[in-house]
Amino acid sequence: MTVATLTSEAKTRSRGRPREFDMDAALDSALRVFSKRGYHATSISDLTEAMGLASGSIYKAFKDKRGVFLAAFGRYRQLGRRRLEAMIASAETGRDKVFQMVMYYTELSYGEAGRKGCLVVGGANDFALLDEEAAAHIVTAFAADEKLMADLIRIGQADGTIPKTVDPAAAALAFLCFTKGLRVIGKTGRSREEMVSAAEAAMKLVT
Amino acid sequence: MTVATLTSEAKTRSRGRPREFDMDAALDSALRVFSKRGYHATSISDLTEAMGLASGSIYKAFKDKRGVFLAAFGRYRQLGRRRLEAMIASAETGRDKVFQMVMYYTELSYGEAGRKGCLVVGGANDFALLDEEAAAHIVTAFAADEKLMADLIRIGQADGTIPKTVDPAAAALAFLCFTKGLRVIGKTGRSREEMVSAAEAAMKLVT
DNA sequence: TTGATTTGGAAACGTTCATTCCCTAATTAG
DNA sequence: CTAATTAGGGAATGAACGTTTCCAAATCAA
Repeated sequence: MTVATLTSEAKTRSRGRPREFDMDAALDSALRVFSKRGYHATSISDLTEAMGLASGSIYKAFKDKRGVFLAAFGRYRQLGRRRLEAMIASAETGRDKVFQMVMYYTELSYGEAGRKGCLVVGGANDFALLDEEAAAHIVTAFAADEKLMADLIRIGQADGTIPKTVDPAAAALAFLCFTKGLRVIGKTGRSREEMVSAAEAAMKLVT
Repeated sequence: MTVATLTSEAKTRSRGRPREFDMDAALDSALRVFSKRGYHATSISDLTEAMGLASGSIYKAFKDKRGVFLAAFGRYRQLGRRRLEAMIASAETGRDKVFQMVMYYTELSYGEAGRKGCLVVGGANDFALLDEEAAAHIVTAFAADEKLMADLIRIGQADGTIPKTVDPAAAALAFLCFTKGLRVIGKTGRSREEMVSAAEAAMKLVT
């Protein structure tokens, strides 16, 4: 037993009985059910079943349902950002980095991943209205994406792969809407081919 | 008393006690609360308060909560489609019709209307997972938008305002994602100027 | 007028929900 | 070894939920 958390535990061992469950695995289970069913349609029972924890343990570890969502949300963003940055780093030019970012979301917009949905997009629809702090988390997540996209566009303009005539702020916001829309439409079960062709069409935004 | 429904009642008077409330006004209230709070976060109490009806009356008129949503959803689509087609009709060229359609959603993506959200986008996130029929309603709503956009693009290609090189299906799906994404981002409270500049940028999809 | 039918609405119903309590187990500090 | 502290988990709790029931009111058919 006594499996310590992995990513979250670089710190010293605390007093008292040590946590038995794997925090990251538990959060992965939680975010899976949250993103598929949404915040309000997810019950504590759903979470106990998915996470393999009793309700008492969940409340001890996360304070309340909102706390579970926030923790899962944090992990979701962290993992997503890591994968996204890896894809961007694999591209040479600014324009190709933009394309890789668009493709990152495109690959999440069909089949199983598409149906699972996006925790941020879904959260904007029901979690954000819990309170202002919750809403701020959603806004922050969108803003990070928007800023990254704007940065990539400027890189493209610097290396000559994206015309200087493109307004980075406007194009970044347009891409943000497009990629979040991908996740919405992805819930309805479209084919990879359709979504990729839409993504390729969207690249006209940086011509 | 005895105010009959307006749009829904061209038919003959039925037997029994006549309906006292205005169906369309009640549905307008219902769709307001559904689109702001989402399906699952909206309680029957929310609906009785907003619609000015007792719970018993709601169940008599709509069968259950799902029925209220479906009725409100139908009215939402009908009203929206009417306004959208009016804007499209006001434009001369195919390209301008596309722009008017994009602007229709753009004007719903900031301020009060933006915060209120879209019943279809929100429904894709929590109503659609109720059952297959509910999901089909969401798919149908998206499909109608996508088809309309593809038609407008073909009109533009016919009248020479949109290049023949544009793939209508791919561009229409890209626009669909963009416009639905507008509604997602609109929930976070952006300015009109930002959203309009993104909309103008999106018009590059038909160049 | 009488009966059938439908609506309006308040109260009641059973269920499920998020949350708390409490006891046991495992660990550290001294 | 003892006390303090924290985690695990099952049972209990109170509120809120969606829904049903029941009865009065209003209309149509005869």
